[in-house]
Amino acid sequence: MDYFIKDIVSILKNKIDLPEDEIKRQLEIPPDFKMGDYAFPCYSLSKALKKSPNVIASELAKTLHIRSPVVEIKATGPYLNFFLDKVIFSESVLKKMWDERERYGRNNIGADKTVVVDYSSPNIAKHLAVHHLRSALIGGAIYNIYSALGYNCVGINHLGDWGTQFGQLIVAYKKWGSEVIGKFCTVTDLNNLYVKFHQEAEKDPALEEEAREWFKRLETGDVEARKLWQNFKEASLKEFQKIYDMLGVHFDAFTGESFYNTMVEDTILEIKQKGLARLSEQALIVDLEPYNMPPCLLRKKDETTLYATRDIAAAEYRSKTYNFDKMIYVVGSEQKLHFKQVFKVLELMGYNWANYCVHVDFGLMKFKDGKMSTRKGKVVLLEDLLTEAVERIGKIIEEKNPSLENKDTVAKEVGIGAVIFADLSTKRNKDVIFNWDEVLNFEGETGPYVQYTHARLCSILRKYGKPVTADVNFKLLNEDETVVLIKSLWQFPSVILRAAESYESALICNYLIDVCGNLNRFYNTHRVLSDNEEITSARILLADATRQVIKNGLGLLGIHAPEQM
RNA sequence: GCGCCAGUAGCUCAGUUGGAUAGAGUAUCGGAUUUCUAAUCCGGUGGUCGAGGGUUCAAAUCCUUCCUGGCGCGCCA
Repeated sequence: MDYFIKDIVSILKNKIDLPEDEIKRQLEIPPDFKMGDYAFPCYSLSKALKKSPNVIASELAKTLHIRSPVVEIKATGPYLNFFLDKVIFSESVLKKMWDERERYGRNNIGADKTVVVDYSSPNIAKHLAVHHLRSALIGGAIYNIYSALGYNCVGINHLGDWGTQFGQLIVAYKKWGSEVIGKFCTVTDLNNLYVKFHQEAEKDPALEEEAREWFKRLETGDVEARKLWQNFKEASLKEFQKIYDMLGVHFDAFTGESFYNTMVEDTILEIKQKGLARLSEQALIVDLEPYNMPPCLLRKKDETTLYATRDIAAAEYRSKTYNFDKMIYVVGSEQKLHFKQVFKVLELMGYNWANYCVHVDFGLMKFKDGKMSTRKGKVVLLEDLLTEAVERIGKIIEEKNPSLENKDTVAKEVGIGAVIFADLSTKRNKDVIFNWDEVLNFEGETGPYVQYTHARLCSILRKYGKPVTADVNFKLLNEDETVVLIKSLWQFPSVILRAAESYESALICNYLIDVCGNLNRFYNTHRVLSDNEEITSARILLADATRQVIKNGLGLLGIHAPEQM
């Protein structure tokens, strides 16, 4: 908890007619640090006291008792501005950071609580493309953020490994896959077969019927169908894992839709027993008319189940298995209605945990001239994007720091970091138009900028060469640029909390940009290393604290923080 | 047609949940390094916050109508 806020509240609490919580809620941070450290707006007192807020503020400024760490209370218009003792402030902030180090920003509010996070969840037998980035990265960041708050997280990749398209793939494989059979089967092979199937099916509609039959065989456990499907899945997972490793995205389980196949019948039975299901146009549905929603389809007229059915079964399974306190689905906003329906059905089934399910939606990624589509081959493959980013960074390193060791590793960390940062820095709910130049821009508000700032700090610490100590003269950390920087470092824990509450990893990105801006301004106006040992050791402590915040922040986003670049 | 989301500088986006003078980056123009990595920093140019109406001490933020774009609306996922 922010103990400076507590100090301000305790000065105000018996002097104005508002409950403590309300005072705390109204306290703000002034737009300019020169105005003060905290501000209390006097508008809300205006009505009761029948005075203008300006008058109230200036009266309060005279009557309130100053008490450490507050050193000044000043009225500026309708605001009552509080100034903290700079020395006490920097000392307590930097000492806390020095004590906590890599734990700074962490919290234990989630101790003994479990959060299930469902993210990435691509369809197998297709390549991962740029539009798959958002779910994986946002989900991965949410996983890291909640872990940092002490939650026990379970990351699930709900693979799209079930459905009629696998019937299609089996048909295509059997008919045209001879050049592939017996050899190493890749996602590219599968993708070609998939395209081929759709081309042929236009000429010969009977193929669709054949595919439906094969999918039914798959659902009923036919050995041949099962074996082919298993091959498709293994080939896909192998390629996916390569990309996940590059992106630093981790999963605890790869339980895809097929995993719940055996549970689906029980789920349907249960929904029926609870009197929620009925037949409509030969399909089994849950009527959601009373909730102003279209019905939720459980079973098609050909008896096969649907996505929603499997999602309901999966939710039940996860509840039983993990007994979660929260379940987060990181899935595109085009599925908003789907999740509203699924959550409603779970609620109607009497599960109170349905209220702890959240759909964390995000906007689509598109090209300037329209949607991305695997079928039309209109995609940018993730692997190509990452390779390109790494190559371009490699060239920049060659040009700016040719003597750097581990060039390849650093190029990977920076190139991939740039892609991750670019994707995460836009707030979730905006649609994103994919643009090579934007993702591969390395100047300004970008990942490399943050990493570069970190590397410079590491460089200073390396040159310093001595152990860092928190036993410094804090009075020397009093310049404007220094104070602004320390204040921004102080915000880190609350930023993580806000990011968790709103499921917005972009807040971490924005915050890091802010910290780096403050650091670079500090860096350009003040020298850290000098003959003055007293000043040097104080600034070294600050440099080290900043380095630590950047590293911790990047870690939450899944981005490496190289020490040189 | 109905529902959800978005609209802020030429472009990409912030805006602390209704508060102080709407901010960054990019682009463009100009400037900063004998000293810690110039992937940096400083300054100039750039705004009817999509439009109208309403709510109040105060609206980019809330309510309403409209415009534009995106997505969704029963046998795909």
